[in-house]
Amino acid sequence: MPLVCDHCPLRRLPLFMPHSADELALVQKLKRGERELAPGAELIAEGATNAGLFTLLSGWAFRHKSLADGRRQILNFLLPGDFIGVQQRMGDGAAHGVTTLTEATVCVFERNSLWELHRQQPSMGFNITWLTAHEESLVDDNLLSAGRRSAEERVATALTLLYRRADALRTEADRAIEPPGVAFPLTQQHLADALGLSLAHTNRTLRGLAQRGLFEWSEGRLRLLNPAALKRVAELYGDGRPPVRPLI
Amino acid sequence: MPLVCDHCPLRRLPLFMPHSADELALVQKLKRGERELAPGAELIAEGATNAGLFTLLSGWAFRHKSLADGRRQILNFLLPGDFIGVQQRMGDGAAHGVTTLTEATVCVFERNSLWELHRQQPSMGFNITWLTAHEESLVDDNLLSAGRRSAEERVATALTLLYRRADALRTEADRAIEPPGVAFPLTQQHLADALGLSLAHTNRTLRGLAQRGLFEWSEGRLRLLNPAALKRVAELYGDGRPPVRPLI
DNA sequence: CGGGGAATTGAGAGGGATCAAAAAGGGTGG
DNA sequence: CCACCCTTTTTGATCCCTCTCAATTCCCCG
Repeated sequence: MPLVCDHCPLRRLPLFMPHSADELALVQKLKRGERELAPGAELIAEGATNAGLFTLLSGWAFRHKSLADGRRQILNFLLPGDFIGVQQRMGDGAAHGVTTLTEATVCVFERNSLWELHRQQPSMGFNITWLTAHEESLVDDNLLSAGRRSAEERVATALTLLYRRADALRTEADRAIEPPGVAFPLTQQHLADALGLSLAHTNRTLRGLAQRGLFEWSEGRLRLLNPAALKRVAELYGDGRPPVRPLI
Repeated sequence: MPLVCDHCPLRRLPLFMPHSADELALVQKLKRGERELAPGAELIAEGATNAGLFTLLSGWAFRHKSLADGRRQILNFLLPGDFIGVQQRMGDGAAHGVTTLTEATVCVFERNSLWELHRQQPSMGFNITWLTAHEESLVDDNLLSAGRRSAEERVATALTLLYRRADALRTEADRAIEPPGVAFPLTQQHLADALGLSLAHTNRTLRGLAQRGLFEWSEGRLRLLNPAALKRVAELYGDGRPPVRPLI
C-alpha cells in the first residue's frame, strides 16, 4: 500500500523544509502511487516526449543523454527528494533519459500535476521552480567541470559535491550507526560519463588522489579522509551544507 | 519612459505565446523599469547572492562561472525574451554571473516578483517553471557537447543551435529586409569559453568548417551555407524550430 | 598614423583517449 | 565449497587531439 505523504520518512530529515497541511494534502491528492525499480532500470527513456512526473523516494538515479554512436554524458545524479520529469515536455531538443543506479522507489504523479500544483497551491508551484532552478545550478557546476577543470579537479569536485549531497540525507542517528563514509553506489564508468573522461583515465585519476590519502572508496562507500585537501584541489568554497529545500 | 508591456515588440513575434490581460497586467504591475546596458556590462556579478530579476528585451548576454585562476566557462547564451535571475537565490553553490555581449535593454523586476508572479497568477508561475526547465535543457546540451563531442562537433552544434534561436526571433519581414544570415555578436573567445576549447583551437576548427563551405561568419553575422551538413556533423535531429514559449 | 582588440597561424608539448589485457570481485548453479 | 562467468577495476603502451606560447596579420577607431 502506498505511503501517506505525511508519513514520508524523507520529510523528517532536516534537509527538507516543512510544508503546510494544505500543501501536503494537495500532493497526496495528486499522488498516483509508487513504483519500485531495479538497479539500472530506465525510468524515462531518452527521447521520450511525454514521460511521467516523479519524486525519488529512495535510491540513486541519474539523468543522461547520448550521441548516436553511443557516447554518453551523465548530466547530473539524482538522490532521494529530487523531483523528476519537469523538463520533459518543455524543450525542443531531444529529452534526456533517467536511469536508476540502485534499487529505487519513486512516488508517481500524473503528468498534469505540474500544472495542478501551480494552480491549486502557488507555494508548491514556487517550490517546483525552486527545485528546477536548483537542479540547473548543479548542471552548471558539471558544465564548468567538463569545460574547464582538469581530470584531477573534476574528480575531486565530483566526489566532494556528491559526498555532501549524500551526507545531507542522513540524520545524526544514521551517522552514528552506519559504517564510516556515505553509501556511494556508482561505478567508475558512471563517474567517467559524468565527468566527460574516459574510464581508464578516471581510474588513474581516482587512484592518484586515493593514494595521496584524500579519500577511500570501497565496497560501495565513500569516505573523505582529507576533505580540506579535496576542496583545495577542486577549488571549492563554501561550507558545503546543501540548502534546506522543498520536497514535492 | 519605460515600455508598456502590452506594446512590447517581443510579444508580437510568433515565438512567444499570447498571455491573458490579467497576466499582462500583473507583469506590468511588477515591472520596476528598464535598464540600458553597454556591451560587456555585468548585469549580475559572479557570486552575487541577491541579484535582481530581469527579462532581456533586446541584445545578447551570457551566463558564466569561472575558477579562481581565471578559467571561464560560459554556461549558455541569453537572447531577447530570456528571463534572468531565477537561480540566483536557490543554490548553495556560488552563483553565476551574467554579462552582456552587445548593448542590451532589460526589463527590471523586484526580487520578490518571483513569488508574486506565482501567487497572483499561477499560470505565470507555471511559465517561470517552463522557462527555467527550458534553460536547463540548453545547459544539458552544452554539457553533452563539452563532455562528449569533439571540437568540430561542438562548433557545428553551437553554430546550428544559436542560429536557430536567433532566427526564431525574427519576423518574415525582418528576414526579407536584413542582409543574409542572422546577427551573431560573439567573439571567438566567447565561443571558445562556451565550448570548453582554447581560443586557438576554436579558431582553427571554425576555419576548417568554413573552408568546407558550411557557413560564413563575418561582420558580426552568421550565415549557414550548408545547414544539413552542419546538422550532420553535430549529430542533431529535429526540425530546429524552437518551441513557442512564454514571455514574462 | 598609432594603438588595441580580434583573428590567424606556427611549432612543440602534453593531458587524456584508445586499445589491450590482466587482475579482482561477486554471484550462481552444481 | 568450488568452478565458472560476467562485471568492474587496474595497469601498460601508444597515439593524437587540443592546449600553450608566440608571432603575425587584420581591422576598426580615434
